[in-house]
Amino acid sequence: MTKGRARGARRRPSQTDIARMAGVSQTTVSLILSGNKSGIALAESTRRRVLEAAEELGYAPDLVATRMAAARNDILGLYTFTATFPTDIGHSYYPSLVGVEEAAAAQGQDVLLFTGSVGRAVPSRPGHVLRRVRVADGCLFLGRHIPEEELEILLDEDYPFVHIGRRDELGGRIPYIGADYVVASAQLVQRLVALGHSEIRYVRERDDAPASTDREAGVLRGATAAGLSTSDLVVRADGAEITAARVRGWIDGGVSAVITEETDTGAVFTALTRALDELGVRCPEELSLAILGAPPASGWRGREIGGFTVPRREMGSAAVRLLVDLVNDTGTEPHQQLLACRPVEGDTIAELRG
Amino acid sequence: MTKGRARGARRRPSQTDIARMAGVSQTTVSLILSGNKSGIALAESTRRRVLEAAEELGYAPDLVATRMAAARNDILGLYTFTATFPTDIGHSYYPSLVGVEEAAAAQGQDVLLFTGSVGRAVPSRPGHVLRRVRVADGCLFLGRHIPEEELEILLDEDYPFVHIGRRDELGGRIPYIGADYVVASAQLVQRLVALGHSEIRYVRERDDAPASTDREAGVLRGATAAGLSTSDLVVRADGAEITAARVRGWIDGGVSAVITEETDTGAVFTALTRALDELGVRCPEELSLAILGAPPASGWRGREIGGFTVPRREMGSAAVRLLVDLVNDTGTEPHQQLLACRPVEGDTIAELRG
DNA sequence: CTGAAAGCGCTTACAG
DNA sequence: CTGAAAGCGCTTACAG
Repeated sequence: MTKGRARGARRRPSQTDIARMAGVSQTTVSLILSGNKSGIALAESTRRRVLEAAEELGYAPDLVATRMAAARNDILGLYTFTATFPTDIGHSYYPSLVGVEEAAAAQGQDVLLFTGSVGRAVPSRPGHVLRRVRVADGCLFLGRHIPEEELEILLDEDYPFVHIGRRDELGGRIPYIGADYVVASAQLVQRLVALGHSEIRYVRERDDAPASTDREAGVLRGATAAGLSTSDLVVRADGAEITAARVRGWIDGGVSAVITEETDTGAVFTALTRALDELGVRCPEELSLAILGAPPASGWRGREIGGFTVPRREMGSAAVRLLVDLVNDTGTEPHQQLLACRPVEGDTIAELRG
Repeated sequence: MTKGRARGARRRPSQTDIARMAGVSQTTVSLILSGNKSGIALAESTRRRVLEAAEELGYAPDLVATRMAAARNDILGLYTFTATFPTDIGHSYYPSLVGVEEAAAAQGQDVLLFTGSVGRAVPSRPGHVLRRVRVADGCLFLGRHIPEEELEILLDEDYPFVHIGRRDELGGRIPYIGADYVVASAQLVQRLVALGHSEIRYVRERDDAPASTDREAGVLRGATAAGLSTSDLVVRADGAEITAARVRGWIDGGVSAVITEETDTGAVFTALTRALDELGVRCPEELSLAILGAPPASGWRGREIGGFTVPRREMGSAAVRLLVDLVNDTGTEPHQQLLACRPVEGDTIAELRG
C-alpha cells in the first residue's frame, strides 16, 4: 500500500483531485494539463473547467510520477574518475563542469553529480558505476582512466554516455569529445624549433592515458617534421625521478627547452619546476619551459607558462549536446570529436641566443 | 500502455527480471535488494540467488520508481536563484558547491544540480521550483532572493530543504546555514576605529537581501559601540551612482575609510574601485578600503582587500549535514545556524595618520 | 520464509 | 469528445 509520507504533511493535489472537482476523468485532466500533444479534440468548456479547478487547488504536477510514466527524467549524470576530490579551484574538473552546466541549462537538462565516486581513481566495488549512473537518462564520464568492463556493459545496453576526453578503449566504440592534443603538441614543438631550439626534452608521466599518448605523438610528429632527432626527446618519469641533478645534466648537455604535460596530479610539472628553483635556473633566459595543457593552479614564479590551453569548457558543452543527441537518438554529429586547443604565448619561452 | 524506450535500446533489467531469473517473486527481490530493513527472515540461499541474478543482469534500481514508491534516493538537490550563470570561477557559487560536494560524498549522497533554474533571478513560471525539486530527497537553495510562495508550499508540505545563507522570510521558518555578518561587520568597523578612522562610509547595494541587511546592522552596531555618529555612515547606491566626483567629495570631506560589500554582481565594489582608479587615489595611504565578503575574482590592483571572508565551503557542508538530518528526521541540531566569518587583514587598510 | 496485490501519480493506447 | 484500464518500477502491509 501507500507508504505514507515520512512526516505529517498535507497531501498535494493530484490530477485525480482535479478530475473530481471538475467532474471529468483523470485521463481527461492529464490530456488537458499536458498540453494535449496528441491533438485530440477537447471541448473548450471542459478545458476551462479543468484549468480552473487546477488553479483553484494550486495544482503542480508531480515530476517523479511524470518522469516515471514518460520514462525520461531530463537528468544527465556526470561521473568523474578522478584521483582526488576536485576541490582545487584550478582542477580541470571545474571548467568542464561549467561547460556541462551551461549546455545542460540550454537543453533543459539537470545535472546529477555522482559525488560518491570521488576519492578513488576507479570505483572500488564492481558494478558501482552501473548501479548509480543509470538513474540518469544518460551520463558523462571524465577521468584519466576508466573502468573498461563497466563501460562495456553500458555500451552493450545502448545506455547513452559520452566521455569528456578522447578514449580509444573498447575497440574505439566510446563516444567522446576530446582535445586535439596531437596537433597542438606538434605545433608547440615547431614553435620552439622556429625559435632556434633543437635540444629539447619532453618530460611526461610514466602512466599511460590517451591524453599522454596523444601529446607524445604530437611532440614526436612536430620534432620529425622539423627534422629533429627524436632519440632522446621523450623522457618518461614520475615526480621523484626528476631531480635537480638530472635537469642540470640536460642543461649542461645543451638542452635549451623542456616541455612537460598537465596531469590531474600535476606531479611532473611540480617536480620539474622545483628542480629549476633548486638550481636557480632563469627562465626563459637559460631554459625555455612549456606545458602541454594547464599548469597547476598554484602556478610557478607568477609566470604564465607557454604552451596551449585545453578547451575544457567547450568540451563539456559539446559533450552535453552530443549526449542529448544520443539520448534522443536524433544526432547527426559524429560520436567522436576532437576540439582544437588554443596556443598560449606565455613568458617562459624565448628565442635561443648564442 | 507502455511508451517504449525512445531508442531500440535493450531494456534495463528490473526487479521483475531478477525475480524471473532467480525463480522468486518480485516482492522478495525488492526485500533483499533494499537491504531488508523490515528485518524479515530470508533464506540465505534465496538471498544469494537474487544477488547473483542482480549482479548478472547488471541491475540498477530505477531512481524515479524508487522515489515514487516512497523510499528515498540519496539524492540531494541544489537549486540556485542566481542572476547570472555561476561561470565566474570567483563566483560565490563555487566554494559553496565544493562544500556541498564534500559533505554529500561523505554522507553517501549524490548532488542534483538544477541547472535549468539558472539565468533568471527568480523562476519565471510559478511552480517551477516545485516542479523540479521534488525528485530529490531534499534540496538546498542558494541565492540573494527567493520565491517565497514556492518555498512556502514546500514548507507546508514538509519537503525538507535548507537555504545556504540566512533567510528571515516566511515567518522565520526557513531552515538555513548562514554567515554571521552582523558580528563580522561590527568587528571590522571597530578595527577601523581602532586604527584611528572616524569618518567612514559604508557603501551598500540598494537592493535588499538578508546578507545586506545583516551587514548594515553590523556596521551600525560597530559604529555605535565605538561612539561614532551613524548619520552619514550608510550609503545606499547602485553602481552608476558611485561616481568619481562623489568619492572625491567624501575624501575632501574628511572620509578616511570606505567599506563596501560583496554581492553576486560585484557592482558596488567595481564602481567604487573604478572611481578610485579614476581619481588616482592611493590606497591605503589616502583612503582605507574594506569589503564585507570577498571581492570579485578579478581583484583590484593585485591587492588583498581587507575585511573578512565568508565560510562558504563550510556553509555548504553544514547545509548538507542539516539537510540529511531533516530528510531522516533525525536531527538534533538547530535548523538555523550562523557560522563565523574569518577576518582578513589585507593590505588596503592602514592606520590613519594625522 | 515467500508471494499476491495495492498503490504512488502520471501517460498513453484503446474503446466507446 | 471522454473514460476505463494498463503500465512505468518500485515499496509495503497483508496473507499465506
